[in-house]
Amino acid sequence: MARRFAEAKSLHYPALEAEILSWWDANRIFEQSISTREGGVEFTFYEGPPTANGRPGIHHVMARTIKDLFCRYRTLKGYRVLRKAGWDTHGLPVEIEVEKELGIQGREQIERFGIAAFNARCRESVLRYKNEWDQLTRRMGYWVDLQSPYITFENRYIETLWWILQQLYERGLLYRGYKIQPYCPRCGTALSSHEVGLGYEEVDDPSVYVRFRLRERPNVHLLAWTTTPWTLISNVALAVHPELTYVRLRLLDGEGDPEREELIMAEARLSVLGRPYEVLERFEGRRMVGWAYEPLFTYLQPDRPCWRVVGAEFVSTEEGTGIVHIAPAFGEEDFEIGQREGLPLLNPIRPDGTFEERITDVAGVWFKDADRTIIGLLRQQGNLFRAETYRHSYPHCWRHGTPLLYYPVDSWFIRTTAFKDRMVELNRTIRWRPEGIGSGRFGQWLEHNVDWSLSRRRFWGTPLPIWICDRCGAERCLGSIEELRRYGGLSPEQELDLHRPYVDEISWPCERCSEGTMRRVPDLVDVWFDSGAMPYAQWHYPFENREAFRAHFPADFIAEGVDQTRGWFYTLHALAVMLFDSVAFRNVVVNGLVLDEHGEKMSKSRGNTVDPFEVIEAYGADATRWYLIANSPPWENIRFSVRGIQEVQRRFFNTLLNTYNFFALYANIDGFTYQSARIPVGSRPEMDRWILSRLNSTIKAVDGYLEDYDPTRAARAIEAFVEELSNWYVRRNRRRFWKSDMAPDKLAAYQTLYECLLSTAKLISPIAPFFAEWLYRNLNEVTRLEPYESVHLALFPAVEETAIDSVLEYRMALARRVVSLVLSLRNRAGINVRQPLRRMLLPRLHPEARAAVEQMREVILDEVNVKTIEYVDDDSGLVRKTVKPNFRLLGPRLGARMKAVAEAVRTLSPEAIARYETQGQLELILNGESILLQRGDLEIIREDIAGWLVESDGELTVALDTTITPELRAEGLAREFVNRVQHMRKEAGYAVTDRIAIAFEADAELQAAIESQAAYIQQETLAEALQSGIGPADLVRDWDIEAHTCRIAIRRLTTS
RNA sequence: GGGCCUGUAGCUCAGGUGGUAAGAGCGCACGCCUGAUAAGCGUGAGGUCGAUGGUUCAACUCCAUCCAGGCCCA
Repeated sequence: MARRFAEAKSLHYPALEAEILSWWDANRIFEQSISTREGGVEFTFYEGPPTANGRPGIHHVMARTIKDLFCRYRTLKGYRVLRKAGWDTHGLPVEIEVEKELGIQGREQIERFGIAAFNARCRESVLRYKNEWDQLTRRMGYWVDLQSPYITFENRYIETLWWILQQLYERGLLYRGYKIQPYCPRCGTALSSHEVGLGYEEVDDPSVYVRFRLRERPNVHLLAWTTTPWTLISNVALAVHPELTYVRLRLLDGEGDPEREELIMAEARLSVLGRPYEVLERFEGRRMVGWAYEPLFTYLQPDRPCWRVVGAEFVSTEEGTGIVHIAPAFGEEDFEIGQREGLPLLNPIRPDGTFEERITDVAGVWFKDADRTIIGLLRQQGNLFRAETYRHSYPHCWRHGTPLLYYPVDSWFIRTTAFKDRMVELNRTIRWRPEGIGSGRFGQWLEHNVDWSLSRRRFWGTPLPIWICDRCGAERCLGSIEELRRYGGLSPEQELDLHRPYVDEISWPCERCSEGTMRRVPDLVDVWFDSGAMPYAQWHYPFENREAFRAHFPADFIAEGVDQTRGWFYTLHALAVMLFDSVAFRNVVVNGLVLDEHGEKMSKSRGNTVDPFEVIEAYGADATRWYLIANSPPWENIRFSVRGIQEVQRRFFNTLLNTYNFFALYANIDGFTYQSARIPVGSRPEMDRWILSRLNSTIKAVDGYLEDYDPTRAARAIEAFVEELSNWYVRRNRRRFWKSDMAPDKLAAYQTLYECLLSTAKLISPIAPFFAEWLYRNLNEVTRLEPYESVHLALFPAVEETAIDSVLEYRMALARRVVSLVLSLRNRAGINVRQPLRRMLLPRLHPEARAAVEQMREVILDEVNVKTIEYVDDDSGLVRKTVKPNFRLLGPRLGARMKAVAEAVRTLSPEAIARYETQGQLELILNGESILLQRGDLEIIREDIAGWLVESDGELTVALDTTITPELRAEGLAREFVNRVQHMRKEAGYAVTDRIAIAFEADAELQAAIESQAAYIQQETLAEALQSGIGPADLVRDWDIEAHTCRIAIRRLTTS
């Protein structure tokens, strides 16, 4: 067993962390942190699988620190915390990455390249990035099981998805329908909303006002407006707002035909006419509903009635004419109206974006290019009222730059709307951090739930396991590999890949009509389905691990970024509610963005990204993690700056390291190894009881904050404790460690400091796992008080309730305030702390405060180098009080008179205040009205001492007697002398325990001072001899002490 | 365009349920200490609490509007 505490003057944290990483690996500490909790309560964490299609960024360190710290915290609390890593491997982003690599683009080129080969590249590309992620995971100290991660492209994972899809299908929750989606004809696929967001551009589009002739009154026209003339071919209705006011009018400038043409439009939009007109009639939109009009074009033959006016709430008067042209094929709102009104869907656009042959005038023309022709035709017809251009933002394909088409895509949907209420209800049982996301963003998202559009017409993803007969339309949804083999007639031995194109090739004769062939639909499943199914698929449920799944569902805790609100958080929740009528997670911490130091979003194009590997290599994972957690609550955006990390390192880690080093230095000198019995806290000196009280208060607070998923407050509480431990406890107690014997007092000091450091190691271990490990092992390896070889196998410190003494904590805080005031006074008076002063004065405080100061007098006096505290009583006539009203009490009672009373109180005479104090009440006359102030109605906010230099902090006031008597002067000089000797000891390189002899030459006053303080000087400098007259010496120096010159020589007598 | 979040000292952040002279760390200035020493400590100067209006005896804290930044959605 090691007998000495390791001493580390300065540490290179990154190097230290690297050592600890290998030590963890070699001793399987992570594995042990789980296996030693066998039988403990399970704490279930779900890892949201990262999409492994790029290098990890600094924001991933943020998310993973949160995940890691709560898992480590629960482990410390004795829970068994399994954490399986996972990889989200499918989806468009992966495909795009591969397209770039291959230098190809779009579905055609991919098909030409070969789906099999393409998907093989996708699989390979994803695995390549996995290594980078694993490295970061390991280096930052994120403990998660990387050995057996779930991978979404594996057959077993996909098989669970198929099982789920079959469950939904059989319950009628999976259905087929049209959906109008932003579609890029060049890509040949719909774009996700995220992609659409990437491609908004300002463009000039036609702005066209068109006449529609009413069937019953041929001289009356409805005036509609559109920016997409090419969709007029597909027009089936015109929408008006039922409650808006519309007008029938006649133009007055002679234009128009002999039949005296009339127009109808919204009154609020008349200004667009730009011409004189005469209003003939006003009416509400609802009156127009049902009116029939003549179609503009008849290329397409609708299969049901159309070309009539319908009512729609979305019609606005912001632009246009208040009459909206409806083409259900090319707009989501249009589509919905079409559904509601039973209108036909006329779609003459082929998937490649060109018009069908039967639209003779624009056959084969690119949809956007048809605008011009259509406008020309309208003009010929006489139905064009006006055409101009209009600048607005319109989505474009972010890859091709082509305008997107809102286009009906044959899709599969999950009927999530059937579970809306239940999803909302169960969401209320989830603890969200911050709370607002659960009730706000997420809650609203659930309230406005629409069916989940599941299909994607792509290549690399989970195939939708639905086969349809090409003749009779019979459907079959498969739910397992076994079924696939059975229906597909595959032998049990045959190797399978559940991806395209292999599954596409599997078909069988239709069992219903027996003439057709069952073929798979071409769709893939939305990748969000992959990750949302992770609670089940990670276990290959229900094909395997049924017990493991049950023991780990739902999750106790997950953590991801805000961007997952409508992503993973939603899909997890939706699937859990639909499949198991349960939440998927009980607690969720949502982290904000990591911005650059100017508050701008990090992005590759801006070039302001931060490489997490570089940061960690430079400053260490601990400091980085601590900074990310302590700087601001994780759910706020953080402005990332390496200066912040450096500050954490200096202010927190170096302080803690120094404290430990101090302990190790003296413990080694004294051979302290904590072998003797623990001194009961109650028997230790007050200082020890104080810091132990603070320690236990801190443990309690940190435990509470972490329990409550508020890591920032936990970290800040620890920071405050470490500051006090170092800058007050250690500083105030240094002398106790210098004594030569091992009396109970010194032992208590060692035990106290040891206990503080050991507990601190545990407290910081969730956030700073490396330094915590170093600290814990350095301490525990020597004492062997705990049986654990790693802090991560230890248990969270138990709160010693009896050690918490809040009165003592208050008292010490008060003492520190008094000290601070005196130091401020010394500063102002220009008297340094080495110069002793005779007394300080305190106006009589309220009894508790006075008692507290009295109990702390030794500490206070020693710290400020003053000899006595005197209290100035009221009857001295020196105390001048300032009072203010107790607003909280008086406000409700006085109401509007409060202001006047406050003013009166402010100018109260000292006599009046004295009367109030002695009699317990005071009568004020305000505007002839009597107001009685009773005990408690006034607060003394300040007491000054007349004629003295005072310093105040709230109700606390201190005055200092700055008279320096000859005796005080001598003491001050002696201190200066000691100070010079200590400098010389250091310069001579003596050990702190070496005994010395001092010889000196000084003028009469200084010599007298030195001689009168000889005992003090010798004690402070470990000098066995102190004499005037220079003899043989190790070191001689000349000094100026105040106005005196002085020569000092020192010689070492013993070597320790 | 809709929803949500944020806006407190030069910088990063604290400031239950409204109560009256707004706090910390860093940086800066000045000083101290030298038996934790390529550390440490103290003191000090810095703020119309984004803007405007309102509610109230009282608003950084509540309400409304606006401005700026951000996120999500259209």
